Amino acid sequence: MGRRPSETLFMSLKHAILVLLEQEDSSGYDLLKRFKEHLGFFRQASHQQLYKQLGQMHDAGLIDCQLAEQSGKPDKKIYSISPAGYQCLIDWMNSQSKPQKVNDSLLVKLYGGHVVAPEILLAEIQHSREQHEKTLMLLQTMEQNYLSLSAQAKEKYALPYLTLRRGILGEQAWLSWADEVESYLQILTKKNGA
Amino acid sequence: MGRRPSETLFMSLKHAILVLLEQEDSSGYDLLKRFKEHLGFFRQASHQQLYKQLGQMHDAGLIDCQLAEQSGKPDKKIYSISPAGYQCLIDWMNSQSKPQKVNDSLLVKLYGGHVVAPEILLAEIQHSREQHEKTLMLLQTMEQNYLSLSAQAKEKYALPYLTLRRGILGEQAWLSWADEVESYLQILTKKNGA
DNA sequence: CTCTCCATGTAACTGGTTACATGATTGG
DNA sequence: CCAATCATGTAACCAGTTACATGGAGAG
Repeated sequence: MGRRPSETLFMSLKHAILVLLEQEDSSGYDLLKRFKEHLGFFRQASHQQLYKQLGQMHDAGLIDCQLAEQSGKPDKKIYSISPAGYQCLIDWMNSQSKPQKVNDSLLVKLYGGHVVAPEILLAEIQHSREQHEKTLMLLQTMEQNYLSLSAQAKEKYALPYLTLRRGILGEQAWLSWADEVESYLQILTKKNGA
Repeated sequence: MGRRPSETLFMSLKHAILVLLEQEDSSGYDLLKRFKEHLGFFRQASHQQLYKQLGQMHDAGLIDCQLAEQSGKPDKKIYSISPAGYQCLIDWMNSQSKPQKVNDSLLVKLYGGHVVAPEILLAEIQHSREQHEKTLMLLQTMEQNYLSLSAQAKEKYALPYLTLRRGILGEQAWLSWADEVESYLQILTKKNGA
C-alpha cells in the first residue's frame, strides 16, 4: 500500500513477463528460456534485467513467489501471476500500444555510405543477409511444426503462429530489399573498378 | 587528452549525427529537422537527447562549434565535423553493426491475446494499420520525387533512396501480415458471436 | 491574445547493457 | 580437467524519455 509503482503504462518487459506467467508458472531461469524460444524474435531480455524486473514486480504485488527446494540443483523461485497482475495484463491488453520504434544502424550506415568504398557496404549487407537467412530458416522450421499439428492444437496456438508469420514475412521482405541493395552496390563496384 | 570517452562502439546516435554533419554543417535545431525528414523512419531523436549528445561530442573533440549571431532570432551554434569526428565516422563504417533489435509490444500482445476478446485485438491491429498505411503513402510520395530526378541527381541520392526502399518493402510486408491477422481475427469473432 | 516557429538547454527518471560474482552437478 | 547447464543476483554505466525552463518574432 502507499507506494504507487510509477505507471509508465508502456514499459513492456513487465507485460511480456505477465503474458508468459499467465500461461505457466516459472522460475526466472525458465522464463528466460521461454523468452528466447517463444518471444525471442520480437522481445529479448537478459537474465540480469529479468531477475531485477521480477523482484520489482514481486514488490509491486503483480506476481507471487514460492521457493522450490531441489536436491542436486540450486533452489529456485517459482513465480506465478497474482490477481493484481492479471488485472494489469488485461488493462494493458485494452490499452493502445505505442507505434514500434526502429533503430537500425545499418540503415544509417547505408544512408551516409558514400564516405567509404561500396565493397565495405556490400560486405556488411552480405553479413547481415546471412543472419537473416538463418533466422528465416529457423522460423520456417517452426512454421512446419505448427502446420503439422492437429486442428485442435492449431487452434490453440493460432495467435503465437500469427506472430511467427510476422517474423517470416518480415525476414522475406528484408531479404528482398537486400537483393536490391546488393545489385546496386555490385554495379557501383564494377563501375569504380573499370 | 586524458579522458578516453568510453568506447561503446555501437552507440549510434553519435554516428547518425556524424553522418548528417558530414553532409552539411548544422545547428542542433536544424539537425533535429534533418533527423525527422531524412532518418525519421529508422532513427529518431528528441531535442533534449540531441543537444546533450552534441555537447558530449564537442567535449570529445568530434565536432567543432561556432556561434552564429542572428538579428530577430536567437543565436545559434553551428556544428561541423572535425577531422577526429570524420575518422570516427570512417571507423564506424568499417565496423560491423549489431543485428537490429526489435521490441514490438503489439506482437507480445497478440502472442498472449487469448486473455481478451478478439475484437480488442482487431481494433488494435486496425489502428496500427492506419499508421502503417500513412507511412507507406508518405514513403511512396518520397519515392516518386526521387524517381522524377535527373540521372545525375538519382546517382547522388542512390544510397538514401535504398533506405527509402527498405521502408517501403517493410511497410508493405507489415500490411500483408495485417491482412492475415485481420482475416483470422474476423473468423474468430464470427465464430464466437454465433 | 494566443499559437507556432525559432533556439537552447537542465534534471530526474526509466529501461537496458556490461561487468562482476558465486557455486554445485553432469557429460565428454 | 573442462565445459556446459542449473540458478541466482549486485553495481556501474549508458541510452532514451518526460517534465521543466526561457524568451523573442511573426501570424491570425
